[in-house]
Amino acid sequence: MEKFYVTTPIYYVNDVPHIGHFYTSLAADALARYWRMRGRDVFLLTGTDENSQKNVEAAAKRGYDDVQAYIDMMSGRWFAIFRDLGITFDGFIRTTEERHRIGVEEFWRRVESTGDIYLGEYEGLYCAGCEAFITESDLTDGQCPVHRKEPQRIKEKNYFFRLSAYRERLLEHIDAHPEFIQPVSRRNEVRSYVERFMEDISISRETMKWGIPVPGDPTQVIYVWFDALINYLTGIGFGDDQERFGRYWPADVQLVGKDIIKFHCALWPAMLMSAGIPLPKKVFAHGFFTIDGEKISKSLGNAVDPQAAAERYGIDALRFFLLREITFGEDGDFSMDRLGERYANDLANELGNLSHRVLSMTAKYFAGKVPPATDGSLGPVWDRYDQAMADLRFGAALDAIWDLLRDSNRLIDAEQPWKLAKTDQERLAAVLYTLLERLRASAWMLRPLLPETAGKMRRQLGLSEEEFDREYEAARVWGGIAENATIAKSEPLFPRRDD
RNA sequence: CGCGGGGUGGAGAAGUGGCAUCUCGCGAGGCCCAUAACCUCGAGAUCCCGGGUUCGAAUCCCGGCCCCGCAACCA
Repeated sequence: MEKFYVTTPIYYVNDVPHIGHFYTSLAADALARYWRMRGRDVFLLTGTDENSQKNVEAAAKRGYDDVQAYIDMMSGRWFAIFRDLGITFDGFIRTTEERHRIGVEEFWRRVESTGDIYLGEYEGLYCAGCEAFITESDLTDGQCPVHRKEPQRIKEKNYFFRLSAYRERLLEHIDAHPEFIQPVSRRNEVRSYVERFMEDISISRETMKWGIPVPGDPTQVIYVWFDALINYLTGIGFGDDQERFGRYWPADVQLVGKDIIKFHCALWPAMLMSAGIPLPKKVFAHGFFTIDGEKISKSLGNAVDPQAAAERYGIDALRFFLLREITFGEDGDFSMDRLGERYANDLANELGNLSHRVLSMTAKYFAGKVPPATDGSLGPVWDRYDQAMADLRFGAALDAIWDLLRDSNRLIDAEQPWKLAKTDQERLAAVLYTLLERLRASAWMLRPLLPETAGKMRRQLGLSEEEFDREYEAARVWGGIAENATIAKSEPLFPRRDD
């Protein structure tokens, strides 16, 4: 069985998830569900990044003496929240776990053995905000241009990774594999960084105590990014379950936010090259969105809690909005008002009402039984949908489905089944069969995107649970809805709301 | 010369060389199966500005103006 391995970034647990975190995981979930539906052996990995100074600070701020206890509590919350929001992760990695430490140590030794780690007495400018050393030439008015803060001059013993040694190989890889970094605008950004700015990077800290000790030198801990990136390997068994690791690596898609693209498209592949491990096939960077036109900010108090948003309109409505309204890969805007509009128009009116009217007519004109099968085909719709999903163009995938739904509403208007009921039973049967079969296809295509809705549609169409166990290729074939099957009494999929 | 994203009808967006598209809103009509839903038609856009390339530019190139994100938390 072909596999599909997809990852989300691992998240800092210095606070609870907001809607931006959910967005990343949602995209990963939609992909994972899609490829599961297509019969792949899917592994979706997510988790928490725990060896960070930020977590230590957060623990202190919340009055925890025991950092690990704080992290355990918070990681548990992240796990539960994502689970409750319907993110179907197959693995959840925590970087304070033993299995992660073992894998990181193994990885370190491999890189060390290739001569890419060297010890330097380093005196440099350290920006606490970046959690990284920056160079004199990076400064603007003596400050870190990103954090507008004067960096500290730190002199310490550090281990370095020979990142610059991989410049040419990285550029070659980026050029030879246009699909490696997506979208294209990000590829250009990374390419320019690799070519012009990338330098060796310090991968250990002498001053910090929280983290994984450097193998062979317990006076140092491994730099949080070097440790964190390796989660993508340890989460599937690197270091403790080689069989599983071999099964899933390399990753098919690694989803990241646009802010961490350089770590994932320069440092990470170079680390893998050094360790002699194949590179992920694709790193896809999504954009950021604002809330009602303003940046997400805790001090502005506009950080949206995904659970609250899901409770108001349902998880599927939230999924629909994020996947449809915001072009994946680009920046966008989130607004509860617009979510409400999408709920009323696209979900309640176009999808919900279509389903309801078709089922009602089936009940009325055929006593709730699926009429005799008729010919038809939806090949082009499926093709369009599949292409969009393969390209991570979730909005385009939804568009393909919605074009079918709108066309079905038009078909009803054109055929006027309520008149055919009096004049032409045969044609009435053909029209309704066509509509029911289109709804079945829509339910299938919605499975990865709006899983709850897809399940409701399946049940209303009188299809058993086994329907969704069928092979994808078979399900795509016209005529999957059985003649004479009994459809369920129609309940609105998205009840009209008056708020 | 810090890095990046963007400027398309009233609102929100898609479109990256070939008749300017979609949703909402607005106007008119149709339908009566349906969740006051659905369907049709219409009004409404100098595609930020100025140059250039091209048979042809919203799209490619050059210059400019403006907005936004990263700089305390923050995908």
